[in-house]
Amino acid sequence: MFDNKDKSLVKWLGETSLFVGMEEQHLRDLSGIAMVVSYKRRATIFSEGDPGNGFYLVKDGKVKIFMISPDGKEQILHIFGPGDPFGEVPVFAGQSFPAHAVALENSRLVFLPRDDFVALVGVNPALALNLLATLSQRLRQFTKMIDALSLKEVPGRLAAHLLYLSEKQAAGDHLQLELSKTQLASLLGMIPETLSRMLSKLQREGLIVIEGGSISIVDREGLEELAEIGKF
Amino acid sequence: MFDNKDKSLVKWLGETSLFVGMEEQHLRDLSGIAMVVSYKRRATIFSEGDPGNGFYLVKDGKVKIFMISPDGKEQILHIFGPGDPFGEVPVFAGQSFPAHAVALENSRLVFLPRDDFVALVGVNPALALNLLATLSQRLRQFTKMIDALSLKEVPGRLAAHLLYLSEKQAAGDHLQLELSKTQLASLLGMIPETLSRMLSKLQREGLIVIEGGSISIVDREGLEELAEIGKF
DNA sequence: ACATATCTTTGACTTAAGTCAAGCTCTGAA
DNA sequence: TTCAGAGCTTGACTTAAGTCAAAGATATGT
Repeated sequence: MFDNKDKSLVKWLGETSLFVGMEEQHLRDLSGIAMVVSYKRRATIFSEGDPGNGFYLVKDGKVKIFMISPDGKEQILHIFGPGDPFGEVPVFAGQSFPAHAVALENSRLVFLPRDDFVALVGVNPALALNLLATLSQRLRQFTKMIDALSLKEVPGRLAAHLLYLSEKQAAGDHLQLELSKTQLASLLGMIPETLSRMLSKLQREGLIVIEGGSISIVDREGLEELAEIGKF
Repeated sequence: MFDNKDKSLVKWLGETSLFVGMEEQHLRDLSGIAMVVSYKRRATIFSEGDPGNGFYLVKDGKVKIFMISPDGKEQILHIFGPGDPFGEVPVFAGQSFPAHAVALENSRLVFLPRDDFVALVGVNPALALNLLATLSQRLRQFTKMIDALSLKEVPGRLAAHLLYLSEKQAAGDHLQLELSKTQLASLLGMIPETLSRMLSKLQREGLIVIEGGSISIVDREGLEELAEIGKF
């Protein structure tokens, strides 16, 4: 009954942070309730207010989670890539999605239906603990985002993001922005014009060198101080 | 071996949202690992960066969770009262507290040590589901807070909060602010001067009537529109 | 009950970041 | 290949909210 595609899905699930270390049988159970779905670039996966009858894992591609104000301004909450779960909140809090999700690239997602999944959690404490770790980690990220939006000014947020990218990419003082500048501005809670001006300013101040979406950190200490105190 | 105090703690635990509906034996187990601790008004319960070796439930009193910028500006994340759990993030994400906690009033807290508690979660999946619901609910709240800070202006945030209080208190068009204006300003991501001016403005515009910390909603539709579009 | 702290309001001023507008540079589809 | 539509940058201007300051009102603890 299990073809190669199913077998590889089991293997893949076992490599995601959410299900890492789980027993083969539990992974098979998960695989049994999972559905792989494809979304084209720019396609909407769900919208704020939609009832959530399951959640997703990114198999490949890239997904943006965001909110929009009535006059169209966008705030990105997360950018998720391969292995990342998203859309879990309504599974456990029993309401609708609190934000929108669209595919940034052509993407394949693994969909896990709510009721089947909750039943599995109910009999598998390791799964529950992994989920608790994931949600706790996300609360920590949101705490940092609120801190940044409320207590740091634009230059500080940008400096912190550049340092984050530099650490994540582990390529010395060189880093890639990974997003279009418009999307990056939305992630950092500013508008593209402001981001553009601020990048120029960081370069003028001798903290970085910009080559398109590629950036070199010239004065790491200076950037760190800027990220810490939040303004010039 | 169980005196009245222990018995009443079991009963009390069973009435909190986190442990509601749990079997007597599981509640006894929890009670067995719990410690009741007292904090005086203004006392620090934990600070950002402290290792988290357990979490808390408010037994009575009021607790403020907040962050501080290097120049001393404060952003309140939560105000917790009786029955509310807090400080769970490092229990499951395995790092330090992401924010500070102080008692706003003389308070008694129930402390649940990390390792003992995680062991209980491992044998009681229902407990895990309640926790997942709590953390998901908190992610939803943070989503709203980020939305407000990033996409709504000060008048919109204040209007939304007044409507929230009105709904929570269910006393018609009359509501109590519940916090000092300084603390409320910090919760809404503004400074006290701005809050003061904005309340006056809402009154001048005929949306509310202010009597100290007591407010009457005069034009609910107007407030709702303001909360929706985020500015005048 | 007092005296000190803290909280609240108001006014004048500053400033960070948004808006609006124009030009420039890519990219991809016809 | 070229044309249309994004995306990016820069400049001039506006504005929402913060800062600083001072006075008055409330609270808190001894």
